[in-house]
Amino acid sequence: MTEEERIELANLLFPNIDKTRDYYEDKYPKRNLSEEAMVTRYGPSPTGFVHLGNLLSAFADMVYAKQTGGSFFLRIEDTDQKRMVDGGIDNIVSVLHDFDILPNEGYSFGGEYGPYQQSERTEIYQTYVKDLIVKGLAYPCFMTEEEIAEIKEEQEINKTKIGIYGVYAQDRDLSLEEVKEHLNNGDEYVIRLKSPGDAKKEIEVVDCIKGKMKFPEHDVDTILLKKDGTPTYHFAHAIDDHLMHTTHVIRGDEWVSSLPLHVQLFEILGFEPVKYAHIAPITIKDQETGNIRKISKRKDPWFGVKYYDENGIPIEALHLYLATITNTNFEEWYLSNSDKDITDFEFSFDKQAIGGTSFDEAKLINLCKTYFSRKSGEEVYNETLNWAKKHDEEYAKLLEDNKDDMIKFLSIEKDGPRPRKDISKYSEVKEEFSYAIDSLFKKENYSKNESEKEYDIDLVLDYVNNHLNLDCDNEEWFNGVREFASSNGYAASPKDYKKNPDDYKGHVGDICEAIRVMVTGRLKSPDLFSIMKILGKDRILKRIDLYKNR
RNA sequence: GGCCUGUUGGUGAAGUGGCUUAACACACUGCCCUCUCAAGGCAGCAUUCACGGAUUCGAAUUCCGUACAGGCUACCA
Repeated sequence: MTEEERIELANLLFPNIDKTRDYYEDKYPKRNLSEEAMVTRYGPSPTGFVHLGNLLSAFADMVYAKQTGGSFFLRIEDTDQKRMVDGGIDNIVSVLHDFDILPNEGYSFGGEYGPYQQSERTEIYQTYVKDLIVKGLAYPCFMTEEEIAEIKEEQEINKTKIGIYGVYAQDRDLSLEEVKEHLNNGDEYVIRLKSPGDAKKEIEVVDCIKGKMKFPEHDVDTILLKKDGTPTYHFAHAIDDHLMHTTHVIRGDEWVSSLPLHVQLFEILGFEPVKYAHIAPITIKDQETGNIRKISKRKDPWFGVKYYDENGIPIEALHLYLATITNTNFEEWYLSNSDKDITDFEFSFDKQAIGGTSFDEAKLINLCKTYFSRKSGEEVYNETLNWAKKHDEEYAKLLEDNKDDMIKFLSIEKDGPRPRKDISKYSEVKEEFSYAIDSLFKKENYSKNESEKEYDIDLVLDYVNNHLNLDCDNEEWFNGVREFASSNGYAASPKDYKKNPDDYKGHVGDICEAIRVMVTGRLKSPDLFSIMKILGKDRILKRIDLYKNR
């Protein structure tokens, strides 16, 4: 075809496209950002389901853009109507809000480079395709699905590469007359890339995470525009990330094999290449088979994003976990910098795991504990209240009614270099602090206790009534307990008791245990004296009474 | 079948040719501290980096083969 013929063809195929490439190039000028600023994007397709892997890549997008003073935008990749799920887009947006992984630009977030929804950019894609046709780099292909299936079968038998390329690209060099004939017959067509690649040649692609990779050149006439006129992922990626001036494409590594195509597309279109960072998928060792597999919605509850909210895992703690996956040196840094948080850490691609990262629930839980231990009692109170409002209204009400006490309880052993590390989820607070709220403290609290022992009520009563002084410090208090112990035939220290067990009825610890059980209903608790101090003598006596009548 | 990528303890992993008798963290076990628990301290937990060969004075680190695993090979993303 001559150039005139190609122009005629382009106008025949896209009569309604009246804008030019230059129009869009001018409309979306380069961003006014510094050299090192990274522009990243999260491009979900609206299937309605967001999983941990999606969150991980969005998290990386956010973190890299933020720390370089760049931009992180949300682009809805809805070129395939079959994948659309009602409410899917809204769900994506609300999950990003819930998890505090917020783009500063994009669909529903505003910005100068929209529309940020691919289904609204059809005209843009077609403008660029029209231009490619004029340049002889793309062509309409009228092959039917049956024809293509046959070719595929043949290729499978011959064990050659599958796809439309070389001799298989039948419509590559159709004359203008032949195209017109097809068009007159009303034949359906797609637009294919006229790939200039040579599979015998090798190209090298550098990935920010995986490093250098070598591939044969891409030589398949990949579909650019489907028969309904919408673009395939590959073409939309090239156009959008160019026009939106993405600098770093961070995405799942299922895309690495498309790299030769994408590089070629950028070249053909005359775009400045983008950098790629392919993230390894989150995997899991299957309990049954022992094999590594991708995490699955059905088998792995924490894969779905609802799990975290329902179980009361703090969003910030999840961020911590995502950060440890994102950069392998994050965890060590975080543990040794107790006064800092995620935004102080400098993420880098070369500290990113290359192989698959396996989900480690124990580690997540531990990170949660560390997270809680670094929060003040008041912060834990407020966050737990917010969570309870959503999941346990009754408890939320009680938390509000007992605010002052609750904060005091949650603050026990919080100061000092080694704060308590006992809760990992909001959902655990109710049980872990079951003794904190009077109206929740019932006789049943005693039967839940794993101790079968019968404690000496009179002894405890005597102690509380006649010896307990709540107006002192911990050390003074404990010395008092020691004195009380020895004057009642108990050893003042467990060591003494161990030496001569026959000389004593027991030791201080036994007395403390009796008090603890009567006051808290548990064998284990944070510092007993702190708890008693908050409760006060009256409430302590009431609990002993409750114990007596249990 | 073809093309890519990966494989270090129970787990996440550090490691880029000698500083590694393999860091750190989680989990687990034991001891210590201690009124219980949590925390903390100490110790134990891979003589070896999937396997086989090559290069080198020297390899977890480079190269080649094998095995296994994952991804792609759609008018899905």
